[in-house]
Amino acid sequence: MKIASFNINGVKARLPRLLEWLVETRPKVACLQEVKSQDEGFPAEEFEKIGYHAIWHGQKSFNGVAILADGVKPIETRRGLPKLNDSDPDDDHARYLEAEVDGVRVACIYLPNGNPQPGPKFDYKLAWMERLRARMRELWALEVPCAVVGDYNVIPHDNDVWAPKAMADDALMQPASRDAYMRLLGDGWTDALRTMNPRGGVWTYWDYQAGAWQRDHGFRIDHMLLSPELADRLVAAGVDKDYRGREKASDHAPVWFEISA
DNA sequence: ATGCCTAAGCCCCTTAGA
Repeated sequence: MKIASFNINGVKARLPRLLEWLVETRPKVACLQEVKSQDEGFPAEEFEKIGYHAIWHGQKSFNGVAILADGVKPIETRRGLPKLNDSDPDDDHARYLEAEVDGVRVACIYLPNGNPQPGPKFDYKLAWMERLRARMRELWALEVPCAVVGDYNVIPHDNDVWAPKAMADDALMQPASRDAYMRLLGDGWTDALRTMNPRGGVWTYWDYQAGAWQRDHGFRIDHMLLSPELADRLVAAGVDKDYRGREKASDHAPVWFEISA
């Protein structure tokens, strides 16, 4: 069973590329981020035509997440992260969607970027990460096969980026961002791509600017965290890198992992 | 120190992304 995640940067602008990728790589579950579409505009029927059923949480202009499954409708288990305290402000960003597919719990996340830092956007990122951790602890306690996949907007290690110095001031690399990510791993979650590539040097994102793709100036921010029930069955993980080089590509490449039946 | 691209809105510039 293959589960994939793809920050597509606009579901409508990217639709031909997205359909092509689904048909060519045929993941059982595909989690999408940065759909950038309101609920009404989500092209569900295009996915139906190629055999994928979808649930989605849209928003005007920005954010937006979706879960697609091959031949079966995802059973939604949550949309949006819970508040930590009742007094916390409402969070209207569409960044979290969770479902069950064939007995596997899958959470699709689009974690806030947090730039510029310091500032309110960075504070929002760190607060969001705390809420994510709380939800992941609930998922952990279910003791079911579970994957939390998506754009984490965190570069975990210096060897997850082409030039650490170039990104040193970026929110993606701040110690507080990394610490929050490491706390998730500390809870026991397995970083699937890292496990398969422990020495780093694997990128999932290349900026549109400054010829970053041509120069291979990328970094790894799309992650797939697995509960032990899934990590024990992990057989492969990778990046569909060549999709980044195609016409009208997203600035992210799809990532995926495979588990034994 | 800044822009380099790209998408979307309601729109020919601004906002946001990472």
